[in-house]
Amino acid sequence: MQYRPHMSQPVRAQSSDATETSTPGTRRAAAQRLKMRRELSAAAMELFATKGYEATTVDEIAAAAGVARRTFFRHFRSKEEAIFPDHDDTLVRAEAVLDAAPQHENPLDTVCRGIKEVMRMYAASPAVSVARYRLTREVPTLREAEIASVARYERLFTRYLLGHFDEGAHREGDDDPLLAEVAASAVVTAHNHVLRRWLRAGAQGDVEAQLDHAFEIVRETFGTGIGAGRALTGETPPAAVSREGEVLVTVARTDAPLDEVMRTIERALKKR
Amino acid sequence: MQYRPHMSQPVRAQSSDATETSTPGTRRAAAQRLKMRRELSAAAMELFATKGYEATTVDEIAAAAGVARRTFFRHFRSKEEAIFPDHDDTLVRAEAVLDAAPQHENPLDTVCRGIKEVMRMYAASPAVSVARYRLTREVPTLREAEIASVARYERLFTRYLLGHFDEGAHREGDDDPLLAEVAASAVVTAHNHVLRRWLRAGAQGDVEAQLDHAFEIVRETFGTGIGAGRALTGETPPAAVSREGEVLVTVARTDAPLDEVMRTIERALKKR
DNA sequence: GCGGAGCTGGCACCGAATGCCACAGCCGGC
DNA sequence: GCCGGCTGTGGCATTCGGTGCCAGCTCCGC
Repeated sequence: MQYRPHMSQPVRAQSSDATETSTPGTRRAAAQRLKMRRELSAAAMELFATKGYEATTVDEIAAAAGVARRTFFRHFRSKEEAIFPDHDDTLVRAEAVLDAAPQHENPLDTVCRGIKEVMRMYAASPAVSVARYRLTREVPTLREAEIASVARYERLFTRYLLGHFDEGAHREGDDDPLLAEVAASAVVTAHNHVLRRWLRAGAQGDVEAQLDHAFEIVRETFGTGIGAGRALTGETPPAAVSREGEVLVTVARTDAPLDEVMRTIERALKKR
Repeated sequence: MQYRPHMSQPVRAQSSDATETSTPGTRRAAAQRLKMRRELSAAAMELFATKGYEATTVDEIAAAAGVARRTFFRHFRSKEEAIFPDHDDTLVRAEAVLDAAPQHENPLDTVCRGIKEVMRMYAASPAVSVARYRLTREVPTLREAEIASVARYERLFTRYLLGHFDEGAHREGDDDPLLAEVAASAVVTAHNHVLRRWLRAGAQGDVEAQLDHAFEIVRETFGTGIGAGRALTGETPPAAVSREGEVLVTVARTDAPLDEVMRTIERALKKR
């Protein structure tokens, strides 16, 4: 009642949704729309980079793109959104990844694959990403906007994790929502960390590998961690490994698959 | 150069800083200032609750508080800030907690105590907190503003953790920044989770106890977790406990303080 | 008493964001 | 081929958040 998010916006205002009945006309219209978004976004980035974010008006952006000011706001909810034109799409793609995940996969791994979509989105155009990073570092408004975007992924992952915990056998105080949220935030935070480091370094090097390494650490902490282990792996883990100094202790279930046990030990050893 | 955050604002615009040369005049002025902030904030909350956030103009808030519109913006950087008048102060208080922490304390514990300041800030006026929660749930702008506030705590804690890792003995690949950020986000996320649950329930029950329980879980994951254990505890932990099903394994250093070992075991057992 | 510092009120101004209406292109059906 | 809907566009007008500027007030220390 009291809040109506941009009703003037067409229904499919965000994201070029490919999963619907698309007549030839609609499809072409969507393509046109996407192209316009790209052009506006490019013009905005160009202006922001040269004369700063606040000093650039929407009028100038629209003029640079050859359209009217009013048209700009038909494609972007706000001036900030012109910098992050892909987050909406990426969010639905990440959700698609979650939905399409195989049943047996560890939910934490699924989520990691989900946020990899975000990383790929950034990695797809490194130059733009670096320029955008510089902007978000300096302009608080943009920084907050990006943080808000990230929070959306976190919420998505939290819901997914909570919905994919092992359905039985761990009704102990019901800490699952907490664990789900913490785990989701850990994954997202790890992603952000790797991403920012990569962007600071000028988008050099293999991000995906670095991301995988970070995930490995998160998985070591949460997947085989002591407190959260049972709930987060979705089942009682077949083996737990503890390594301190020169002592390594392994406890395994008698019915555990052998390779799983080996993998667990291997992970503990790999970190020297 | 390109961004100047409200230069018209007096230097000590935010937070009633008690740690400076305060002449009697200055102190009284600060008290006046604080009172004005409270009144404006109260008027704003009242109006927001009755007629909604967007529907309420700054003019109305100012009029309700009996001052001019211009005065409002001398006390708050923006309309949103009227809802979160205490975050700035709380942030400096949290930082003070970190700075005053005893040397031997586990940095993760310190950070937990730090964010407890935030929880106390909310718990100090439950009714207002609940009303504010309802607002932030419905108005995206406010939601993002709160997320941004939370991010500030996270950054503070990340810096602290990174600066208080054990200085030697773990230069293995330099994952410390990642671990610090993930740990900080875990603590903050746990806090937020408990806080929101408490607010949803109408601010009933002992929040601090619930928060401690959540911290316990985080500590179990990170403090005695396998991957992050060494770095995050700030030293090689004296004891590691692993418990799965009916099997409990403890590995302890020979020179570990006995009570510390007992506490570690106790924690592992307490969770049934 | 006087000058300065700090807070206030009022004004003007900029710019983001939204609503409304008219117009042009494109589609389909007749 | 013509016409009625649909969609995107441009150009208004309007609201409102936020800032700069100036004048007036009060309280303080000299």
